[in-house]
Amino acid sequence: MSDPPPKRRLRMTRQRRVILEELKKLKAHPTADEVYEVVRERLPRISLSTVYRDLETLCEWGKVRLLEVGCAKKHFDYDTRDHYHVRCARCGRVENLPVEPFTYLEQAFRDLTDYEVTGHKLELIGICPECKRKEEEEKKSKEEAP
Amino acid sequence: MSDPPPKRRLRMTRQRRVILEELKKLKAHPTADEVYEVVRERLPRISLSTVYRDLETLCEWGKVRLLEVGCAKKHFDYDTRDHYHVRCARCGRVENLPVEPFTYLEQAFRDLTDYEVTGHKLELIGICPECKRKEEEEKKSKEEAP
DNA sequence: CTAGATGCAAATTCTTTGCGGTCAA
DNA sequence: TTGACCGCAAAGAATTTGCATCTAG
Repeated sequence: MSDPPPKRRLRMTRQRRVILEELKKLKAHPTADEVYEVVRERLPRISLSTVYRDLETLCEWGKVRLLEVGCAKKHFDYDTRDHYHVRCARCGRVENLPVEPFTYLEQAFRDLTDYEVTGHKLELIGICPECKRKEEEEKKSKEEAP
Repeated sequence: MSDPPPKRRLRMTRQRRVILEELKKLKAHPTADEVYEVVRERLPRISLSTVYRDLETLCEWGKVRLLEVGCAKKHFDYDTRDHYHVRCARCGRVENLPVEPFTYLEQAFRDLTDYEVTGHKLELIGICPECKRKEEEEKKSKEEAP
Protein backbone atom coordinates (compact mmCIF):
# COMPACT_ATOMS: atom_id res chain seq x y z
CA MET A 1 0.00 0.00 0.00
CA SER A 2 3.04 2.26 0.38
CA ASP A 3 6.54 1.82 -0.99
CA PRO A 4 10.03 2.46 0.31
CA PRO A 5 11.97 5.13 -1.56
CA PRO A 6 13.60 3.81 -4.74
CA LYS A 7 17.29 2.96 -4.72
CA ARG A 8 18.02 3.11 -8.44
CA ARG A 9 19.44 6.07 -10.29
CA LEU A 10 16.53 7.90 -11.87
CA ARG A 11 16.78 9.56 -15.28
CA MET A 12 15.12 12.72 -16.52
CA THR A 13 14.01 11.45 -19.89
CA ARG A 14 12.24 13.42 -22.58
CA GLN A 15 8.91 11.79 -21.77
CA ARG A 16 9.25 12.55 -18.07
CA ARG A 17 10.16 16.14 -18.76
CA VAL A 18 7.15 16.62 -21.01
CA ILE A 19 4.78 14.88 -18.59
CA LEU A 20 6.02 17.15 -15.84
CA GLU A 21 5.71 20.29 -17.95
CA GLU A 22 2.20 19.48 -19.10
CA LEU A 23 1.11 18.54 -15.62
CA LYS A 24 2.40 21.88 -14.41
CA LYS A 25 0.41 23.73 -17.05
CA LEU A 26 -2.86 22.02 -16.21
CA LYS A 27 -4.75 23.70 -13.39
CA ALA A 28 -6.88 20.54 -13.00
CA HIS A 29 -5.83 17.21 -11.48
CA PRO A 30 -5.78 14.93 -14.47
CA THR A 31 -6.03 11.17 -14.59
CA ALA A 32 -3.32 9.13 -16.28
CA ASP A 33 -5.12 9.01 -19.59
CA GLU A 34 -5.85 12.74 -19.53
CA VAL A 35 -2.12 13.28 -19.13
CA TYR A 36 -1.58 10.83 -21.97
CA GLU A 37 -3.86 12.76 -24.29
CA VAL A 38 -2.09 16.05 -23.66
CA VAL A 39 1.43 14.67 -23.76
CA ARG A 40 0.68 12.82 -26.98
CA GLU A 41 0.43 16.10 -28.83
CA ARG A 42 4.11 16.68 -28.19
CA LEU A 43 5.29 13.07 -28.16
CA PRO A 44 2.97 11.21 -30.53
CA ARG A 45 4.73 7.89 -30.04
CA ILE A 46 4.56 7.80 -26.24
CA SER A 47 2.62 4.89 -24.82
CA LEU A 48 0.00 4.94 -22.10
CA SER A 49 2.03 2.51 -20.04
CA THR A 50 4.97 4.89 -20.08
CA VAL A 51 2.68 7.61 -18.78
CA TYR A 52 1.53 5.34 -15.96
CA ARG A 53 5.08 4.28 -15.15
CA ASP A 54 6.50 7.78 -15.31
CA LEU A 55 3.75 9.26 -13.18
CA GLU A 56 4.49 6.61 -10.58
CA THR A 57 8.21 7.27 -10.79
CA LEU A 58 7.71 11.02 -10.53
CA CYS A 59 5.61 10.38 -7.43
CA GLU A 60 8.38 8.35 -5.81
CA TRP A 61 10.73 11.08 -6.86
CA GLY A 62 8.53 13.63 -5.09
CA LYS A 63 7.93 15.72 -8.24
CA VAL A 64 4.28 14.79 -8.52
CA ARG A 65 1.57 13.77 -6.12
CA LEU A 66 -0.93 10.96 -6.43
CA LEU A 67 -4.36 12.04 -5.23
CA GLU A 68 -6.38 9.36 -3.55
CA VAL A 69 -9.73 10.95 -4.18
CA GLY A 70 -12.91 9.06 -3.61
CA CYS A 71 -13.36 7.70 -7.08
CA ALA A 72 -12.04 4.84 -9.11
CA LYS A 73 -9.44 6.60 -11.23
CA LYS A 74 -6.11 7.87 -10.04
CA HIS A 75 -5.61 11.62 -10.24
CA PHE A 76 -2.25 13.36 -10.30
CA ASP A 77 -1.19 16.76 -9.06
CA TYR A 78 1.85 18.87 -9.84
CA ASP A 79 1.47 20.52 -6.46
CA THR A 80 3.01 18.11 -3.96
CA ARG A 81 2.25 20.15 -0.86
CA ASP A 82 -0.55 18.99 1.43
CA HIS A 83 -3.81 20.61 0.50
CA TYR A 84 -7.54 19.96 0.35
CA HIS A 85 -9.75 19.35 -2.68
CA VAL A 86 -13.27 19.82 -4.00
CA ARG A 87 -14.60 17.11 -6.25
CA CYS A 88 -17.55 17.40 -8.61
CA ALA A 89 -20.07 14.68 -7.86
CA ARG A 90 -21.21 14.73 -11.50
CA CYS A 91 -18.10 14.82 -13.66
CA GLY A 92 -15.40 13.83 -11.18
CA ARG A 93 -13.30 16.94 -11.73
CA VAL A 94 -11.01 17.78 -8.83
CA GLU A 95 -9.75 21.22 -7.81
CA ASN A 96 -7.70 22.72 -5.03
CA LEU A 97 -9.05 24.48 -1.98
CA PRO A 98 -6.92 27.49 -1.12
CA VAL A 99 -6.48 26.88 2.61
CA GLU A 100 -3.79 25.52 4.84
CA PRO A 101 -4.67 22.03 6.08
CA PHE A 102 -5.99 21.91 9.62
CA THR A 103 -3.24 19.97 11.35
CA TYR A 104 -5.07 20.17 14.65
CA LEU A 105 -7.69 17.77 13.27
CA GLU A 106 -5.32 14.82 13.47
CA GLN A 107 -4.43 15.65 17.04
CA ALA A 108 -8.11 15.98 17.89
CA PHE A 109 -8.85 12.52 16.52
CA ARG A 110 -5.89 10.66 18.03
CA ASP A 111 -7.83 9.61 21.11
CA LEU A 112 -10.74 8.29 19.07
CA THR A 113 -8.82 5.51 17.32
CA ASP A 114 -6.19 2.89 18.00
CA TYR A 115 -4.62 3.55 14.58
CA GLU A 116 -1.30 5.34 14.47
CA VAL A 117 -2.53 8.44 12.68
CA THR A 118 -0.17 9.67 9.96
CA GLY A 119 -2.34 12.05 8.01
CA HIS A 120 -5.81 13.06 6.96
CA LYS A 121 -7.77 13.94 3.87
CA LEU A 122 -10.57 16.42 3.58
CA GLU A 123 -12.58 16.53 0.41
CA LEU A 124 -15.56 18.72 -0.33
CA ILE A 125 -18.18 17.24 -2.62
CA GLY A 126 -20.22 19.48 -4.84
CA ILE A 127 -21.35 20.38 -8.31
CA CYS A 128 -18.90 22.29 -10.47
CA PRO A 129 -20.09 25.44 -12.26
CA GLU A 130 -20.11 23.72 -15.64
CA CYS A 131 -22.23 20.78 -14.47
CA LYS A 132 -24.56 23.17 -12.64
CA ARG A 133 -25.08 25.09 -15.86
CA LYS A 134 -25.79 21.90 -17.81
CA GLU A 135 -28.23 20.79 -15.16
CA GLU A 136 -30.17 24.03 -15.40
CA GLU A 137 -30.28 23.84 -19.18
CA GLU A 138 -31.68 20.33 -19.01
CA LYS A 139 -34.28 21.35 -16.49
CA LYS A 140 -35.31 24.25 -18.68
CA SER A 141 -35.63 22.14 -21.83
CA LYS A 142 -37.78 19.64 -19.93
CA GLU A 143 -40.12 22.35 -18.79
CA GLU A 144 -40.47 23.66 -22.33
CA ALA A 145 -41.22 20.28 -23.93
CA PRO A 146 -42.23 17.63 -21.37
CA MET B 1 -21.54 10.02 -11.29
CA SER B 2 -24.76 10.03 -9.26
CA ASP B 3 -28.14 8.57 -10.13
CA PRO B 4 -31.72 9.65 -9.69
CA PRO B 5 -33.77 7.41 -7.38
CA PRO B 6 -35.02 4.28 -9.16
CA LYS B 7 -38.62 4.12 -10.31
CA ARG B 8 -39.04 0.34 -10.42
CA ARG B 9 -40.56 -1.76 -7.68
CA LEU B 10 -37.70 -3.32 -5.74
CA ARG B 11 -37.89 -6.83 -4.31
CA MET B 12 -36.48 -8.14 -1.07
CA THR B 13 -35.02 -11.34 -2.38
CA ARG B 14 -33.25 -14.03 -0.41
CA GLN B 15 -29.84 -12.89 -1.63
CA ARG B 16 -30.53 -9.28 -0.72
CA ARG B 17 -31.74 -10.24 2.72
CA VAL B 18 -28.62 -12.33 3.39
CA ILE B 19 -26.28 -9.64 2.04
CA LEU B 20 -27.92 -7.11 4.32
CA GLU B 21 -27.77 -9.40 7.35
CA GLU B 22 -24.13 -10.26 6.85
CA LEU B 23 -23.20 -6.66 6.21
CA LYS B 24 -24.90 -5.75 9.46
CA LYS B 25 -22.91 -8.37 11.36
CA LEU B 26 -19.55 -7.20 10.04
CA LYS B 27 -18.04 -4.40 12.06
CA ALA B 28 -15.65 -3.63 9.17
CA HIS B 29 -16.46 -1.97 5.84
CA PRO B 30 -16.09 -4.82 3.41
CA THR B 31 -15.46 -4.70 -0.31
CA ALA B 32 -17.84 -6.45 -2.71
CA ASP B 33 -15.79 -9.62 -2.83
CA GLU B 34 -15.44 -9.73 0.93
CA VAL B 35 -19.22 -9.62 1.13
CA TYR B 36 -19.32 -12.31 -1.53
CA GLU B 37 -17.07 -14.62 0.49
CA VAL B 38 -19.20 -14.30 3.61
CA VAL B 39 -22.56 -14.55 1.88
CA ARG B 40 -21.41 -17.58 -0.08
CA GLU B 41 -21.33 -19.64 3.09
CA ARG B 42 -25.09 -19.28 3.33
CA LEU B 43 -25.92 -19.09 -0.37
CA PRO B 44 -23.27 -21.19 -2.11
CA ARG B 45 -24.70 -20.60 -5.58
CA ILE B 46 -24.81 -16.80 -5.42
CA SER B 47 -22.69 -15.07 -8.03
CA LEU B 48 -20.29 -12.21 -7.55
CA SER B 49 -22.19 -10.12 -10.06
CA THR B 50 -25.36 -10.51 -8.00
CA VAL B 51 -23.47 -9.24 -4.98
CA TYR B 52 -22.29 -6.22 -6.96
CA ARG B 53 -25.75 -5.57 -8.34
CA ASP B 54 -27.50 -6.03 -5.02
CA LEU B 55 -25.07 -3.82 -3.15
CA GLU B 56 -25.74 -1.11 -5.69
CA THR B 57 -29.48 -1.62 -5.45
CA LEU B 58 -29.38 -1.56 -1.66
CA CYS B 59 -27.47 1.71 -1.90
CA GLU B 60 -30.15 3.25 -4.12
CA TRP B 61 -32.67 1.89 -1.69
CA GLY B 62 -30.86 3.63 1.15
CA LYS B 63 -30.24 0.42 3.09
CA VAL B 64 -26.50 0.42 2.54
CA ARG B 65 -23.89 3.06 1.95
CA LEU B 66 -21.12 3.08 -0.61
CA LEU B 67 -17.91 4.46 0.86
CA GLU B 68 -15.79 6.40 -1.55
CA VAL B 69 -12.57 5.96 0.31
CA GLY B 70 -9.29 6.86 -1.28
CA CYS B 71 -8.42 3.48 -2.71
CA ALA B 72 -9.30 1.50 -5.78
CA LYS B 73 -11.88 -0.89 -4.34
CA LYS B 74 -15.37 0.03 -3.32
CA HIS B 75 -16.23 -0.42 0.33
CA PHE B 76 -19.74 -0.81 1.71
CA ASP B 77 -21.22 0.15 5.04
CA TYR B 78 -24.38 -0.96 6.80
CA ASP B 79 -24.41 2.33 8.66
CA THR B 80 -25.90 4.85 6.24
CA ARG B 81 -25.58 7.86 8.52
CA ASP B 82 -22.90 10.42 7.74
CA HIS B 83 -19.71 9.65 9.60
CA TYR B 84 -15.95 9.82 9.29
CA HIS B 85 -13.45 7.02 8.74
CA VAL B 86 -9.89 5.97 9.43
CA ARG B 87 -8.14 3.98 6.75
CA CYS B 88 -5.04 1.87 7.18
CA ALA B 89 -2.38 2.95 4.71
CA ARG B 90 -0.93 -0.58 4.71
CA CYS B 91 -3.85 -2.99 4.44
CA GLY B 92 -6.67 -0.68 3.33
CA ARG B 93 -8.97 -1.57 6.21
CA VAL B 94 -11.56 1.08 6.99
CA GLU B 95 -13.16 1.81 10.36
CA ASN B 96 -15.56 4.34 11.80
CA LEU B 97 -14.63 7.39 13.80
CA PRO B 98 -17.06 7.93 16.66
CA VAL B 99 -17.76 11.63 16.17
CA GLU B 100 -20.50 13.69 14.70
CA PRO B 101 -19.45 15.20 11.34
CA PHE B 102 -18.43 18.84 11.51
CA THR B 103 -21.15 20.45 9.45
CA TYR B 104 -19.62 23.87 9.95
CA LEU B 105 -16.71 22.81 7.71
CA GLU B 106 -18.85 23.00 4.60
CA GLN B 107 -20.10 26.44 5.51
CA ALA B 108 -16.55 27.55 6.17
CA PHE B 109 -15.43 26.46 2.72
CA ARG B 110 -18.33 27.82 0.70
CA ASP B 111 -16.60 31.10 -0.02
CA LEU B 112 -13.44 29.38 -1.19
CA THR B 113 -14.95 27.62 -4.18
CA ASP B 114 -17.40 28.21 -6.99
CA TYR B 115 -18.72 24.66 -6.63
CA GLU B 116 -22.16 24.18 -5.13
CA VAL B 117 -21.05 22.34 -2.01
CA THR B 118 -23.26 19.38 -1.13
CA GLY B 119 -21.13 17.46 1.34
CA HIS B 120 -17.69 16.65 2.59
CA LYS B 121 -15.56 13.68 3.48
CA LEU B 122 -12.95 13.47 6.18
CA GLU B 123 -10.68 10.48 6.31
CA LEU B 124 -7.84 9.86 8.70
CA ILE B 125 -4.93 7.88 7.34
CA GLY B 126 -2.88 5.73 9.65
CA ILE B 127 -1.53 2.31 10.49
CA CYS B 128 -3.93 -0.13 12.07
CA PRO B 129 -2.85 -1.99 15.24
CA GLU B 130 -2.40 -5.26 13.38
CA CYS B 131 -0.16 -3.77 10.68
CA LYS B 132 1.80 -1.90 13.33
CA ARG B 133 2.45 -5.16 15.15
CA LYS B 134 3.57 -6.87 11.94
CA GLU B 135 5.87 -3.97 11.17
CA GLU B 136 7.55 -4.23 14.55
CA GLU B 137 8.00 -7.96 14.20
CA GLU B 138 9.67 -7.50 10.83
CA LYS B 139 11.95 -4.84 12.19
CA LYS B 140 12.91 -7.09 15.07
CA SER B 141 13.68 -10.09 12.84
CA LYS B 142 15.85 -7.90 10.62
CA GLU B 143 17.87 -6.72 13.58
CA GLU B 144 18.39 -10.30 14.75
CA ALA B 145 19.56 -11.65 11.37
CA PRO B 146 20.56 -8.87 8.96
C1' DC C 1 -48.84 -14.01 -14.11
C1' DT C 2 -44.87 -10.91 -14.98
C1' DA C 3 -41.61 -7.25 -13.98
C1' DG C 4 -37.71 -7.57 -11.77
C1' DA C 5 -33.81 -10.55 -10.11
C1' DT C 6 -30.51 -14.24 -10.72
C1' DG C 7 -26.39 -17.06 -12.39
C1' DC C 8 -23.14 -17.54 -15.73
C1' DA C 9 -20.00 -16.02 -19.13
C1' DA C 10 -18.28 -12.53 -21.70
C1' DA C 11 -17.11 -7.67 -22.01
C1' DT C 12 -15.27 -3.18 -20.11
C1' DT C 13 -12.35 -0.19 -17.79
C1' DC C 14 -8.28 1.05 -15.54
C1' DT C 15 -3.71 -0.31 -14.50
C1' DT C 16 0.38 -3.28 -14.49
C1' DT C 17 3.90 -6.36 -16.51
C1' DG C 18 7.21 -8.92 -19.72
C1' DC C 19 10.30 -8.26 -23.25
C1' DG C 20 13.50 -6.86 -26.93
C1' DG C 21 15.24 -2.66 -28.51
C1' DT C 22 16.82 2.30 -27.09
C1' DC C 23 18.95 6.16 -24.71
C1' DA C 24 20.57 9.37 -20.86
C1' DA C 25 24.39 9.86 -17.84
C1' DT D 1 29.22 1.65 -22.00
C1' DT D 2 25.29 0.14 -19.46
C1' DG D 3 21.57 0.15 -16.33
C1' DA D 4 17.44 2.49 -16.59
C1' DC D 5 13.71 3.40 -19.81
C1' DC D 6 10.70 3.01 -23.81
C1' DG D 7 6.94 1.19 -26.84
C1' DC D 8 4.15 -2.53 -27.70
C1' DA D 9 1.35 -6.28 -26.67
C1' DA D 10 -0.49 -9.08 -23.45
C1' DA D 11 -1.97 -9.93 -18.67
C1' DG D 12 -4.46 -8.60 -14.36
C1' DA D 13 -7.79 -6.85 -11.20
C1' DA D 14 -12.20 -4.78 -10.30
C1' DT D 15 -16.52 -4.05 -11.99
C1' DT D 16 -20.30 -4.20 -15.43
C1' DT D 17 -23.36 -6.19 -18.91
C1' DG D 18 -26.16 -9.51 -22.02
C1' DC D 19 -29.09 -13.10 -21.86
C1' DA D 20 -31.86 -17.16 -20.81
C1' DT D 21 -34.03 -18.61 -16.71
C1' DC D 22 -36.28 -18.12 -12.24
C1' DT D 23 -39.23 -16.02 -8.55
C1' DA D 24 -41.34 -12.50 -5.29
C1' DG D 25 -45.35 -10.07 -5.01
